[in-house]
Amino acid sequence: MKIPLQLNFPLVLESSTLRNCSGCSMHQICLPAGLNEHQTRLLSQIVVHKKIAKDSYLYRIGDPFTALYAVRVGHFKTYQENLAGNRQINGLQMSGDLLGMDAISSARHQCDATALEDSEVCVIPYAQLETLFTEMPILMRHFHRVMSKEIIGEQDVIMILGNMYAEQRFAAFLVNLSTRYALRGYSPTRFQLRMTREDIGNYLGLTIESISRMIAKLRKNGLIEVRQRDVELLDLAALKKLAAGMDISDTSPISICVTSAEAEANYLLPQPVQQPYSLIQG
Amino acid sequence: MKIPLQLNFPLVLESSTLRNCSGCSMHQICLPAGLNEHQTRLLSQIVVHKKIAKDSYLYRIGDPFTALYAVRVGHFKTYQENLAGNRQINGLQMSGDLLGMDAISSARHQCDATALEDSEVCVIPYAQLETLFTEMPILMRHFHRVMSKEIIGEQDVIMILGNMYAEQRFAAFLVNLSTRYALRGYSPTRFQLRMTREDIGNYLGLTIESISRMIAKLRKNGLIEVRQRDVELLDLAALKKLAAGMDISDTSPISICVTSAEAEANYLLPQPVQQPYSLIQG
DNA sequence: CGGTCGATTGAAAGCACTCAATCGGGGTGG
DNA sequence: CCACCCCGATTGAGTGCTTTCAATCGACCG
Repeated sequence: MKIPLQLNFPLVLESSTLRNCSGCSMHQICLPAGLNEHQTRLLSQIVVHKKIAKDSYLYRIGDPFTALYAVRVGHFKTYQENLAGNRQINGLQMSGDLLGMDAISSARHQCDATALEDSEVCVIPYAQLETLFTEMPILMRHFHRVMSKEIIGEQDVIMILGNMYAEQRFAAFLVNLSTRYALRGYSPTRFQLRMTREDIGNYLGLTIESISRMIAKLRKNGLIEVRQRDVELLDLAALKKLAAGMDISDTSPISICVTSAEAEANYLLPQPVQQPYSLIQG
Repeated sequence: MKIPLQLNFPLVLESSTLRNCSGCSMHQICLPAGLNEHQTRLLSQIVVHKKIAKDSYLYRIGDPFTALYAVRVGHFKTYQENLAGNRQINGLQMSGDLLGMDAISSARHQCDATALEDSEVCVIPYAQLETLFTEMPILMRHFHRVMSKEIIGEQDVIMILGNMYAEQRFAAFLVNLSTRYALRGYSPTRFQLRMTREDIGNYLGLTIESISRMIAKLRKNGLIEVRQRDVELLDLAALKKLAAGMDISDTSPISICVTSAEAEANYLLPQPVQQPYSLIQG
């Protein structure tokens, strides 16, 4: 049953320090979270790095599933395609995120995954990872949490697509990015959109034109500032209100600051659990 | 680390035969799939049954997470609520389906789960289940497949909500039910809708009126017959075409039968992988 | 300095929603 | 046993949000 922990891939791809998870800035967010130094090293030993150029595939629908991928550097999008040829982006992954978990059940990838920019991933051979699970229950438990978070993230997308207007969807998208970047130590109010308007629209079940209009609307209302891909969130509290399904459009511009502050306070009260990856809360 | 396999709950709730997974008609679909007799018994020992009356909660948002639940009898829906009070149904579970996996990451339930009819579940204490994982890698691997399927199922919902018209959404819903019932040995063309029109509409990001109209439309086109909750799929191939994102409305009624047959043949060709739980394929 | 691709903006159309009235089955009480 | 009520479902008319179509703008690049 147990597969010996040996490396069956070139060892010279990267220096050993680079392949050490404990030296990775994302190790608190990624798979090694909670592992001690020894355990982290065991995990590191089955991992190999791989560069993915912008717009190229990490994997494609139907590819045999051999490994999970953790984003080290860059961003990815995952999307599926139906028989009519329509694409639907169902995920946006950034550093520390895990890709490919939907392929476990069928042993084939269910999505296409492409790099939004020049990126780098950790290749985690799945058979070896499962072997590690039996030896490291801590790792196994954390993996279950990661998969659970993936489920929650998709439930949030479902909430957005099933229940919200264009403005709310886009606000939820921005708040989600904000929260995830904050978790990674980046600015929660200033970041680059890695997706094109078209991708964002596809992701949110809208058209590129609608995204443009929502950007114009939020900017006009003083909630955001956008220059090309560069975004600044000027009123995160108001955006969170929108993302929570509340309509602030009928609030006069002057009182937005006040209500936003109140909202921020109230916002934290009835909330059951804050999910780091949540699109609709956080 | 390891928790001794002892029962710390009343043993008299049900007869021991009832708690034996191997005697359950869903054991091929549910968690014990792939386990031998001995392993199945080990799993059975940590499971206890629980009845859930119609319209009552299996769990609520914020409840501490202690166990997963496998549906033995009946149907459930899961839904979340945003701060504005809007609900979004994000799952429909039937016998053999597992509930509660989204709660693993935060140790609190992320959804409300209510019974659509008088139902019965297997309570699977999660801490004990994880202990079993370390002793039974087969069980662990299957659990990962189950979680992976959950992810795929939600990706399919995302595809539906993000990309499809009302008619296609409803067709996809019917095809999904058809496939899942077939997998359980029930008729793929004749079944009861356990959800109200309102629930179906909420699940599909539509209103109750739209569902009514789509039922009328599909019925008029001869694809389905509906009486109250009783549904019969008269042209499953055409429904699958619709669910795959293709529009068959401009096809003349007479030629539908022909094109449907052709579609059925073509349908199976380019398809990457058929997922049993898939809403959009299968 | 064009060329290209992404983004913006406007006008018109379409699909689903909202509002409202009606229908109909199932349960209850007289 | 029937009348009534209640709630889910159906159907129609009008509205509205988003899409579609089209033109223009603008940044990046060779």
